[in-house]
Amino acid sequence: MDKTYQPQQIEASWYQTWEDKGYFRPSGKGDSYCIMIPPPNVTGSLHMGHGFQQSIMDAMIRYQRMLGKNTLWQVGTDHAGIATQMVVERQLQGEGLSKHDLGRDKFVDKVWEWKEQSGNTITRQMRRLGASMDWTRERFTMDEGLSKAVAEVFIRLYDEKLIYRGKRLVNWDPKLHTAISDLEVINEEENGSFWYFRYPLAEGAKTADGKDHVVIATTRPETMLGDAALAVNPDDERYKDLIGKVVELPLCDRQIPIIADDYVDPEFGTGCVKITPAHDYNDYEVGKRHELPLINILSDDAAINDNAPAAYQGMDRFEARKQIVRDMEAAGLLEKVEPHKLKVPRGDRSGVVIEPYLTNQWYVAIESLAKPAIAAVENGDIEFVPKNWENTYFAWMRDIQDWCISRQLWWGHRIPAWYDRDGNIYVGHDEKEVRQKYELADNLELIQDPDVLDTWFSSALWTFSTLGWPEDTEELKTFHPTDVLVTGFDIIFFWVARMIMMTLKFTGQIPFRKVYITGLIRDSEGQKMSKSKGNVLDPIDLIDGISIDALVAKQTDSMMQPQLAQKIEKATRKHFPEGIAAYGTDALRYTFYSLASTGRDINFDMGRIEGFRNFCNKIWNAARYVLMNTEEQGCSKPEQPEHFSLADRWIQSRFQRTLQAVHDGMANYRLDLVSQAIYDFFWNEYCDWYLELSKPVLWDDDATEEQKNATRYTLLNILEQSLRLAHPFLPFITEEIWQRVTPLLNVEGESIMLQAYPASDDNVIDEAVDKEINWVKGVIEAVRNIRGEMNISPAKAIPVLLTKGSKSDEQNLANNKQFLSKLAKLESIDWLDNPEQAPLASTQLVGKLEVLVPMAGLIDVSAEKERLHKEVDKLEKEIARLQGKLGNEKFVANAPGEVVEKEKEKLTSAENSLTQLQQQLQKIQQL
RNA sequence: AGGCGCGUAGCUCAGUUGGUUAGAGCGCUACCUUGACAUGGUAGAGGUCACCAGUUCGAAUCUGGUCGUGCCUACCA
Repeated sequence: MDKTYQPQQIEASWYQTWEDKGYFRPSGKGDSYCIMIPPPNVTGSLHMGHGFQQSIMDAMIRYQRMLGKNTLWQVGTDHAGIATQMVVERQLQGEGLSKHDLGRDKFVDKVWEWKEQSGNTITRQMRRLGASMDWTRERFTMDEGLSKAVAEVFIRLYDEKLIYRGKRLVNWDPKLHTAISDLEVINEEENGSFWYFRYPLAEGAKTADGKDHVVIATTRPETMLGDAALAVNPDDERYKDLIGKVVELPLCDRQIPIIADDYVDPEFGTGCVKITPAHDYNDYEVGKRHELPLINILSDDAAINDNAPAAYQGMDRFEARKQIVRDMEAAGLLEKVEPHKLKVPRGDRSGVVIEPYLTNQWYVAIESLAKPAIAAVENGDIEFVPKNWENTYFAWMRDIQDWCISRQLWWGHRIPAWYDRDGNIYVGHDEKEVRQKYELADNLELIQDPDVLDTWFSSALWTFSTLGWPEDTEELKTFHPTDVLVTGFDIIFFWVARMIMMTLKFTGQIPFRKVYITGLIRDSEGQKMSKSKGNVLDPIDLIDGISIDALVAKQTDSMMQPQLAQKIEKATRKHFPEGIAAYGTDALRYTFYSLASTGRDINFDMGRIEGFRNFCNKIWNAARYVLMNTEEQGCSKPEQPEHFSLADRWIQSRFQRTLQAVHDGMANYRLDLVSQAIYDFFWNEYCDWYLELSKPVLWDDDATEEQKNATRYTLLNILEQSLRLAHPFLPFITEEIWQRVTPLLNVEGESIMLQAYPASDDNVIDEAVDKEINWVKGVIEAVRNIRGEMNISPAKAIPVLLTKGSKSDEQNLANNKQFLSKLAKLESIDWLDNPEQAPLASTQLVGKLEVLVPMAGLIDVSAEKERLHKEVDKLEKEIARLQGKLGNEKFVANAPGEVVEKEKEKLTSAENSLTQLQQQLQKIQQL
């Protein structure tokens, strides 16, 4: 074995082996356990969030697989309608073409080509993580089977009147030329202006204070071209008399009425509002109440259309805005302009300002679907972890709006609806079926709706469509409902809620029993990772490493704003002066687990991954030690329990405790605690103590062959069990070592991933053994402390005396002389019956027992005094605290007996210690 | 505006139903290449648990408030 762990030498080949041999497929035996992967974008690439969540899912799947479950981790990708179409359009643009030049069919062919070509990137990266998903069942939302499910669902909902077509305001993306849902709109505060316009009163009307105009304020002047009314609050004294009067709409040669509506806040602006029903959600509602006309003044590009005065037609909306402000000013109708902060809605993909726009769209009537979905969480059929995410879910679900599912794209599931010349709607799987279903004449001309469905519509069916629905398949029976969904809180609305609704509706089952909501990975300063900030970490770079130059090139590559490149380069070079080292997959995964606590933000710190790389190296070297000491002699299972040393029994006991902690952590989705438990056990107990305690046995000429065999067996046995314990989290290194270890134990098996998880055995837990080892550790640490504080060379073997202890201390000494001598590097260790005979010595206490290192020639008196003073100070503080507590009658009266008893014991022992150390101090001071 | 979360060592984070001397990793100090490992070992230093008040015999933990910070939802034209 190499002296250090080299992950890159083993990872790829092990993964290949596992996949080739079909280990990721369901075993077909045992209870089922199923996780559905949140399908990533087929043309995307792996980011830290994917890495984090998939590492978690893999740990759960591997754990359950080893527990004997029939596990399915369903893998797949989605078609990401807008994102993917945009990429291909941009490519075409590079060739000077638009999608219209190609036409719909050819364009869609192009997208498929792109998908074939780039679709492997992310799945290849997922394999690098060691993710044990069943690739033979990989699905894609645009697959034939899934597409069939999508159509089926659409048709059934339509036939039940739960899908309808309606003309209303939607969020229109003028760049992408499609409607997008509320969730795809990002509202961010930006600096804008408040323009105050005068609208002249018609027919000589006057305001209460004698003016011949009213003033309105707007942030979007161009919308005035579509104004249908002015509105005031009915109780607003200033405007009461104007209600029902008419104003001249400037620049438009139209008159519009003044209406009264409670919607208007008299306190805000001028208390008088222009109403533009076709371009504002609130105005739309006001317009409906007052039967105002809908005047749409924008085109699909958000340019001014023919409904507006000729002067503005064809102008872009922002150009028109400027022109209108100039024209109003020229007409003397601009009262003032104020700077104003407002929330600007932008498309999350395109980044352009979204317009409320009047179009025909398809909607899902959501209320009847939402009710059972709310109930399923209320009654506990589905549980969120951590629980408080349920509130977020409820808040949204109880105020849910109908879902706009049509998108004006070419890439996606085509809406299965046809129209005749009169605009009648026919819904069915295909034209032929539609004609039959609606008994239409063969010669009736039908045109299919050009739109496609929102990608989330197909993702909402993910848990059952991937298992073969609408067919009644074996897989559905076996794996549905699934066990747990692992995802981020950012898509509770987008995906989780919609999945619950659709799955309940069409299968009558919940999609999953638990929703484990993970935190979001941010950079070490808590910033969201984003291309524009140049702080994105690529999980693959953490695995393979990357030079600083390559990293800088990557961060500044194809930036939207090239002027940021310099800044990013500087920051990148500062954070990663040497680039990123190759830490390997296991280290990366372990880092993710250690961060998987209940918080919602996770700051990814490079120090952590380095620590876990070192942990892997520690495991590697521990294995080297074990193999070096067992390979030649081999071992067999000891026939007599007595052959085991105290240390052997102790590490077996500690292993069981660790196993319990791991099971508890897995049950509670606390992978951070699991990873901590394994780390502590392996490093701080197995390596730091057990391996060291094995040396005195293996290298002791007086030890019997049976004893040595028992220790060799325990070394191997605990190592082998630890590998299985850690395998779900560190799949590669555990497999590699396991393969080398098992021959020595005569364990059969092709792969660690198909082995049983270590078995619980409460009989192995032995508190007496634990106590005795703690005593051994205590004495060793006492000596080491003196050594460290007194600057005694670690190379120097020293004599030690034990005194003032109990019978059991004496017994412990007799039992453990070998351990003590070796681990504390002692020249001798002896029991002193009469403390009076003790030589001048540096003293440490283990309980009442005094550990003495004779000072002769070793120890500086003043250093020892200082050390004792430090100890005495500490004890005095402790005693004062305990006396205060126990002196408080109320404490003694109210606290539970055990607690009081415990405090009393602490006090007694501290007092004893203090006395002993003070005596010692006196003795030294007399010199 | 409403809702949710966070504030514990220099940094990244744990801390179970209130009861330990408040923990881990990284970083820091000193010593050490001893026959698994310097990606290591040994011994240390380092915290008024944001702040204030309350409940309690007892608060990092429970309650109220303040400050700081992050996110989500809804919005004012």
